[in-house]
Amino acid sequence: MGNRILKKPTAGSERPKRGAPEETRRRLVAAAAEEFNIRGLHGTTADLIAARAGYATGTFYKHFRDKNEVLVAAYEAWVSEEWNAIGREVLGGGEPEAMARRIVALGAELHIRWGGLRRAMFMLVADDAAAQKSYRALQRRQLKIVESLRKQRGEGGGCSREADALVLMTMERAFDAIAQGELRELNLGRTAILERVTALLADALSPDA
Amino acid sequence: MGNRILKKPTAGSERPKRGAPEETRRRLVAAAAEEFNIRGLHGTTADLIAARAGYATGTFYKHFRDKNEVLVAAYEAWVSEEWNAIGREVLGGGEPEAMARRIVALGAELHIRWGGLRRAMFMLVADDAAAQKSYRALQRRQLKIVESLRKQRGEGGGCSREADALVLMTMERAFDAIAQGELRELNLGRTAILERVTALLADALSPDA
Amino acid sequence: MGNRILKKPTAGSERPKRGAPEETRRRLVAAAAEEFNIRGLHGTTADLIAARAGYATGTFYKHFRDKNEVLVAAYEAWVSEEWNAIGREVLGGGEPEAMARRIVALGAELHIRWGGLRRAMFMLVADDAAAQKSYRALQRRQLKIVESLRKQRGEGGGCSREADALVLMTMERAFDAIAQGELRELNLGRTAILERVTALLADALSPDA
Amino acid sequence: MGNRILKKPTAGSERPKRGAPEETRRRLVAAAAEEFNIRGLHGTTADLIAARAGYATGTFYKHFRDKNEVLVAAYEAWVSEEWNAIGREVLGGGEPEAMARRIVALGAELHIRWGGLRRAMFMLVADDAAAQKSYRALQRRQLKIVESLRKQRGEGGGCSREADALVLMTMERAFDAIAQGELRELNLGRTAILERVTALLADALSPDA
DNA sequence: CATGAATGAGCCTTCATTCAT
DNA sequence: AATGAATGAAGGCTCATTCAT
Repeated sequence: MGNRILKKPTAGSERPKRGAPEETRRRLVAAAAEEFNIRGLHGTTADLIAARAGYATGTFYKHFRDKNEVLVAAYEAWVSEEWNAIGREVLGGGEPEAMARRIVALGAELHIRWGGLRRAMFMLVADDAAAQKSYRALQRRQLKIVESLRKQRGEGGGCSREADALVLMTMERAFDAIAQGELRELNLGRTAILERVTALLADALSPDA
Repeated sequence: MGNRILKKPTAGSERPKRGAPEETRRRLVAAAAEEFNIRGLHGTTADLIAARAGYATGTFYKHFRDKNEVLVAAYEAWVSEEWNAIGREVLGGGEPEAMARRIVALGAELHIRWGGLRRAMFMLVADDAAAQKSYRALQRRQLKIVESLRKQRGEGGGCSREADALVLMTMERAFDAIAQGELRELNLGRTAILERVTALLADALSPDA
Repeated sequence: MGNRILKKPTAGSERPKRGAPEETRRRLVAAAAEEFNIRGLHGTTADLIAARAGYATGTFYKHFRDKNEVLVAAYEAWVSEEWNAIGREVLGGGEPEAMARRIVALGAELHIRWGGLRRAMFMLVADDAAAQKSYRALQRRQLKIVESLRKQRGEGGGCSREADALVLMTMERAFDAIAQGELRELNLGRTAILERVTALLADALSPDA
Repeated sequence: MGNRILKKPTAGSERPKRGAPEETRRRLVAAAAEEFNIRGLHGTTADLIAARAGYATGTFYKHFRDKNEVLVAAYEAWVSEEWNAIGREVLGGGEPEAMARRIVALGAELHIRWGGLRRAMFMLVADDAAAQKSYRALQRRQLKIVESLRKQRGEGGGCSREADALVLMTMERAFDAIAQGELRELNLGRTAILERVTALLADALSPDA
């Protein structure tokens, strides 16, 4: 698809010929995020990413070692964005219950919008050791954040890192189930699921958890 | 035309045997399960599966349209096996708590042993519509079983299908985390996680849930 | 297509288990003629031929060295049939003009009915030396027949073998054009073409040609 | 990943050259014409064509969807060449008889040189709908040219399109018979055949035909 | 004689990556 | 820095034919 030599007219003309490398890289990462999100890990090619960003194939490989590398970069960018958004919610403060509700809504929204990207990342992690390492690092950081959050609020105790982890896993699993259309196909109510997830999170955020 | 190159001695197995298609199919499915479990979705080829089962490539294609088809078959076989095992535990009866403990132990064991197969199936489901359909059907059946189980024991109520689903998802997510080495890499205690999962399940199995 | 192992119920039951070998062979040739005629050289497989005749694959190879061999046999049978039919017309006698008209009608009909078989044979002749030899033998015999026919009626002379050959070639080419749908696609009138072919043949059949 | 095996020195040709797609395509078509002419439809593979042109397999698929597509391109190129050559002869003018003689000589020569290519094209046309369409288009154009030629010279009448078509078919059939060695194997004199073909053509080219 | 499961060489095609321009 | 044509290993799959039963 698309690789036949046919001299595409290269769209309009407002492309960045010889711009700042950082800018080029940013465009490529953004294009990659969209492509992976839409076409999945295997459907996305370096050609496609470069083309969407307005560059030629070779340019892509000037900025990234390979397809995997951009995907990791794009995924990391997405995670950062999500955390920033959630961080803002947390800083907003309020009752655990209300905070949980806002966080769940936000998470669900972001996972739905970027479900394909996450799925692609999962698949890469399953195949590629480097990607797995990056992914685990992100998970570790996430756990740490939640941990510090809990400590701020003062906590009960027990094997709480594991409790946090399980809550996070459940949340993500539920979000993914929505994003991948699993709930619809299994005739499960989205609201009911999200209610329960919210309850779990609220519980975890409560000082006396 | 044909025997120009000596065939490798076919490795293990007893022997191909002419005239027993059902047996051949069974061997191919078993071989596929092992290969996918070890090498993953992309590392496994029809050639490899056939060779492990002691057959030639063509034989594989006499029994399955493609790689995807065997993977689905192998996964379905695995799920059946797991349910049968769990079913035996359930029939064993006993307190919810004890039953949950046995089920979780069994599930963890089977997910660890066949983590690669599950991962391969996940990846296929993400790419292949037919596989997704089969997978959802399995999930639906699983949900039904759990539902009937709950009804047998008499239950409290609420949006319980969703509650069941969430428990199942959490269980599987936790098992996968163990199987994929996620817990180890994140420095999370396996026992602590399984304790919590057991608690969740016991709760779900209790009549007054 | 069709090679998946699924234990076809083998149709009814009135098949010839262990019949006379000659009968089996005849059935296979007839089945081959139909299959090649419908599916062409590449679309036809030994499996298909055997199945249509009501036998298993292996039986086919007990009677023929390979696919090519049946095709040649089937084609030879067809040619014989055509010649016999034409021979009957010739024996019917009459004016060259009338005889030509009957022969052309008959030839057109037979070529239309068996156009696919002829096409398959052509393709085989292009690829297989043995088939080519058989085909040339048939052509030689055909030429001889026409030659003797001409001598019977007393003839003029000139380089007449070549003249005969060219008339035969033109006839067959025209018949094939009809059979393959060439005329229709080129918007050429079938009747007009056949008129001219008839004229050519009548001319060739006239004593003073 | 890629250069693990040293590539064969690419045989003849000058050099692949980056950045000249048109040139590459031309080379591939030329190589395809030679390969198909020598090895026939089934003996020719995309690999072989690419190698003969001095390129890698993948390059072939950048320019053509498949084997069929190049064959059609190569055949069309051949037809164009033939018509141009014949066109020059026609422009040369002269008596119908002399013109016919020159055209037949030229046609025979080109068909002998490219008999294998034509045969390959025939076989493709029998199997591939797209190729058949292209082939018919060429035939239609050819008919139109001959028609206009006849009109220029003023003509008698009758169902002349069909007459033209039959002459063309006979010519081609005769040329093919020479090219495929049919005449030799049937002990038919080439000169005698060509004489008759020339007479046919001269007749068709005469104003009062 | 008949069966039909098994064989496996080889074709077709893709796509991640390189490199001459 | 950017280009985009070229690369070629690696799979997927078919189908003519064999042979154990």
